[in-house]
Amino acid sequence: MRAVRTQQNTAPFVRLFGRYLREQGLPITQQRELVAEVVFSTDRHLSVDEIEETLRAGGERIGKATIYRTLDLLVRSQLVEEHDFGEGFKRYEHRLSPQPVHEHLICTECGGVWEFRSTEVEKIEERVAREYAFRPTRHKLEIYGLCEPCREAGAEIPYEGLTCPIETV
Amino acid sequence: MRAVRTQQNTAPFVRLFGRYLREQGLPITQQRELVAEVVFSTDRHLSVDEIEETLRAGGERIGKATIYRTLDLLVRSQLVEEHDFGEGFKRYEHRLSPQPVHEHLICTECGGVWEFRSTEVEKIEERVAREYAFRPTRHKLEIYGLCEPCREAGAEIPYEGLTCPIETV
DNA sequence: GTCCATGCAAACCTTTTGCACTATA
DNA sequence: TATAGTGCAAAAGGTTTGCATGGAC
Repeated sequence: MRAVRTQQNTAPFVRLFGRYLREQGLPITQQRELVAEVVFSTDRHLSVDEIEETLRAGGERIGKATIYRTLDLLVRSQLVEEHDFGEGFKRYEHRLSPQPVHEHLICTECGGVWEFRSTEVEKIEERVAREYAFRPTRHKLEIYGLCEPCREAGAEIPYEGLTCPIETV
Repeated sequence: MRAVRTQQNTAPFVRLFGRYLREQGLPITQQRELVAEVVFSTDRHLSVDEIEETLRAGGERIGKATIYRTLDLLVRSQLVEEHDFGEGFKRYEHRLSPQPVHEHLICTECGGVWEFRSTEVEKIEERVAREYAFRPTRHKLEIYGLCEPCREAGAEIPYEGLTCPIETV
């Protein structure tokens, strides 16, 4: 198996995925390791197309079905998180960073994604857990808007709603 | 035009949508009014199939394409919000409640959705706007977990991750 | 040797689009 | 009467699945 892209030393992370597969009694295949390596090699939020393209750029040709199936395993293992930023397809991000839990800032102009930590959200979780007798397992906080470069480039937030919006009737 | 479902007096809301259409120079059609009426007649988060079904139950047969096109207008008018709770399709909720801005609690067992207000999120928005020079336009906070009835019924959170999860490597 | 994964293509599902026809203003 | 909407069916686009072949253990 050849390294597809080695910005970081992905070997320990890939090994962790191997451990998960072994625990589940599933074979460790070249394809699975290669897909995992691509996902672990970047901190970006990759789409399936981007993963496929990265593999191809590294000389590896892996079927989309296998990529989807491997991503499913990576998500089940909890080593990878699935995101949907409303683009019509999913994105995947590994959780082996120093900041495994974080929220997202998404620029609606350029599609850029930034990450931030928020201890406040955990407090909100606790509060609603109490008030609604709800047991939270995970949450998702996404703030959409314009990033500074886009705003400086003159991007505007289009307003198409009613000319005199009503908040309550 | 016949009332499809009148749990609440939806007429003023539908009229608001009419005003939006007029402002945009678009015709007010029976189909548009009927779809709007269904969406405004409930506080639930409706899927396109549910809207179609409700219309059919009321004796109205409106093509799915028209429903999708009307929902697009309702969302543009800001009278309706689009949600994606990860079910593989979208849901729609009108914003003409006493609580137009709110967050969601989603039970992963029964699919139930509860709403709660959080002023904390606005503070988080302000904070990251400052820290990241980001101009927020909207946000989405969703907390997934188990609601009390499901938990009492014995529902468990399946854990399939690595037996010894690592937070950081 | 057994079981499972892979790759391809077909199927799937939601959503969008093209087009002939119809309704709105 | 001009302009835009409707409904149907087909297309689109991401994701999943069936099946014959090939690989892991």
